[in-house]
Amino acid sequence: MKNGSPQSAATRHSHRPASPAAQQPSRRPRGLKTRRTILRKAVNIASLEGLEGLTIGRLATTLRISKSGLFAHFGSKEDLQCAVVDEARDIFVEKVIRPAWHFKGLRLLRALCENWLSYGEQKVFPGGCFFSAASLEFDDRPGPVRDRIVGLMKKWLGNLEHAARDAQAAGEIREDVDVHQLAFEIQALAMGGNWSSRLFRDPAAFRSAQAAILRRIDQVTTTEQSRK
Amino acid sequence: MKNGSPQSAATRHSHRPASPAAQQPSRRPRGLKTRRTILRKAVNIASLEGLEGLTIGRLATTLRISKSGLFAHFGSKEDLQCAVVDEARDIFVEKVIRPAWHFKGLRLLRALCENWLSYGEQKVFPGGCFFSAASLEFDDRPGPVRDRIVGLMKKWLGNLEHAARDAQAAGEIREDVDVHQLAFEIQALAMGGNWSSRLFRDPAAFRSAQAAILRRIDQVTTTEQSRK
DNA sequence: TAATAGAACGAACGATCGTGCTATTATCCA
DNA sequence: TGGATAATAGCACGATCGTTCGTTCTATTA
Repeated sequence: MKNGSPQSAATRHSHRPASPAAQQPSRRPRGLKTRRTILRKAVNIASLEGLEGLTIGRLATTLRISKSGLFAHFGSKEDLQCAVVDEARDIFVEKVIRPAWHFKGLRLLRALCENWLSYGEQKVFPGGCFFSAASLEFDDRPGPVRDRIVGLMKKWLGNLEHAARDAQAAGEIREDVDVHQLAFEIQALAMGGNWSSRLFRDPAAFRSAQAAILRRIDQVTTTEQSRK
Repeated sequence: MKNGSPQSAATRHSHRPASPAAQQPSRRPRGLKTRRTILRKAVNIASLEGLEGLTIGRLATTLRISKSGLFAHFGSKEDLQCAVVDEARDIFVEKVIRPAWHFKGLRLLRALCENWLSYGEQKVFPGGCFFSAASLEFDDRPGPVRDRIVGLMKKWLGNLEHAARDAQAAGEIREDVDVHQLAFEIQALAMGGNWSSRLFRDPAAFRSAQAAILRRIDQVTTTEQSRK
């Protein structure tokens, strides 16, 4: 859209061929491994410099790969950005959601919060929470990248809310609690911890966030459930 | 740093000549008015596209001004960004801090929160809270721009904390409350409201933030002060 | 062995970036 | 009124942006 391209690129390379069926461990076109390598590095750079600051030339240089060779994996910068978001989501699911997914109700809610905070604290992404940065960077840039981010964040908030609702049904959280509001507050406090950690280089930032979240959760639990 | 500039620019135009002393209302070099016009527009663009996405060429085009003429006002892009941050701070002080500054203690704290929320809700900046976006954009870019943002945010949090401490000394807030933590939580919830408003286009976002902040404040006030 | 497809490369494109010089215009004081 | 000074415009620069093209290398398949 910026450069007047006479013919639209990216007609091939539609999307990641992450085929769910028939996935032999290593008998795969060699390009997928390269693509993976590119995306890992790209996610790290993007978490530091932003999805727009992520540049194809720089990415290729740091990977010692030709710019055109790298570009051919994606077909457009927008597709690359989408792929980076997907890659970051995979990492997030791996680190935050999956380790907690066997819990239910209040235990699940607590585990999600704990995992999120340690995900932020142990710098899974070198530039802090990828999605905090990306959602604020793209909140005014319509397009598929923004749509993807919105979808992911809605799903994440939905997970928090759903866990809280289950806890409510199980009698662990009081009936009069607005679980949507609760999810919002948890998310805001967590992102606040990330913000304070990144901006002030405050090592206690995530502890502050954790304290606030735990207190908030304790406030909404029924008496027999309080203090874990 | 990106372009190999043989000689450093911006030796003149050190900084905004906002002289504290002897400031006649209108007898000033005419260039300041233009500078003002530029910065107003620049702040709006930057709140939408980010401080790095703010481009001198585009800014000049939308203002129907030559690029070099605009550039001469600042001397470097970094200086422009610093000036934009300062301009945004002036607007923030005008809209949020000054209208509350005659209050003290708990009243001040409440007024600051209310003003912040209405500052976010009524879109003082078209792209949402300028500082939320800028602090996440620059948290990994060392330099004077980041330093400025850090300083401003520290001062703002200090204001919240100071008001809470005064309220504590006046017996309006309980003695056992960690006012630093309280300031952090208020700020996190407020920024969360901004985040939800921008990303989801959620008209109820600031209401959610307000509800959370008011409840939190009520929790720390002494009984005789609760419910305003 | 020949044919084919995928992966990576080098070179180049038009555009735009920030920046620097030089000339022209507007403004103000003597 | 003229001359100094400040403000703006014009033009060009090197670099880098995303993107395209044609080619080469490699590996699988016929």
